[in-house]
Amino acid sequence: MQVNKFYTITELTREFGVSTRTLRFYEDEGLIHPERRGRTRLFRPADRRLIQEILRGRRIGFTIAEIREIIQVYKEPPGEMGQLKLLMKRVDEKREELRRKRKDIDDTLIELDNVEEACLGRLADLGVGT
Amino acid sequence: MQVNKFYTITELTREFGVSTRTLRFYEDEGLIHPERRGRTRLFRPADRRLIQEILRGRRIGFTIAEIREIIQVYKEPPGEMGQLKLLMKRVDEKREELRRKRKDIDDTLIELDNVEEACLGRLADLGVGT
DNA sequence: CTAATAATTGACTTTTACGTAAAAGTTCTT
DNA sequence: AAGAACTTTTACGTAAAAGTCAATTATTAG
Repeated sequence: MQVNKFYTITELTREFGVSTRTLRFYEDEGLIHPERRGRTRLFRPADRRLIQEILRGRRIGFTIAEIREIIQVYKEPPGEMGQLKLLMKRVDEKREELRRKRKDIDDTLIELDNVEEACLGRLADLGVGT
Repeated sequence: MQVNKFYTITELTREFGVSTRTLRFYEDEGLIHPERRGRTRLFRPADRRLIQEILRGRRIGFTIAEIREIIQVYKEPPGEMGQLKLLMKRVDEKREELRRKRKDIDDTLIELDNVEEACLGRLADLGVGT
């Protein structure tokens, strides 16, 4: 009973709007480990979710290396004290960075509002002039 | 009376933590237009503010082309109706994108909280085990 | 079974955003 | 005027993250 739901690589590329090359690249980089039937890749739901997270990380500007690092922690937090503390520091820095980025986004959203207003004003002018 | 405050290129590189190459690159790309005294660049406060905005755009993942486009609008919103509407559509899309990105950041912040918790748990274990 | 379709692999290319190095000009200081 | 410290221009280099292409396999429909 084939209950195990598998995704093919093209199903996922379509769902996420990425190329097969991209997913294979992520595999080469050790971010995902789809199963194989022969040489064909079979992606499980867990792989799919991981890909979602990878793409999310990518969207907010994480590098492959950073994403890999976060994934590592999920798989197994380091067993050594020093490593752990170092990791926590890194995590803290990342959070700071993300908060700054959030602020940048908020500011830019406001700026885009202004741009829109400028456009509307301009539109009104044009409308009147016609 | 030299009231006009000018910044040298290195002053700005120090303030913003970028290289001279970066600022010259932005000039080549038409993002900024510092004055010249001879061949030396002189940056005015307006240039400085513009650089701030460029770097902010960079931080949130805008490409040079996108940043240039936004700057253009500030300088002169397009005079033609069709252009204007197109621009407004683009602005709207950008805003959507930024909202999504903000959501990505929020989600990731929560995830980093989890990572930290995992670390703390691990730390406790190690502490007890010792 | 065979043609068509899909997937894999490996090599090479592209794009973006600068880095780097060389050679020469400019300015300030002593 | 000479040296130090900056700057400029030109040109080539680089890293990250894929894209593209070609040559092979695998799988599946008919």
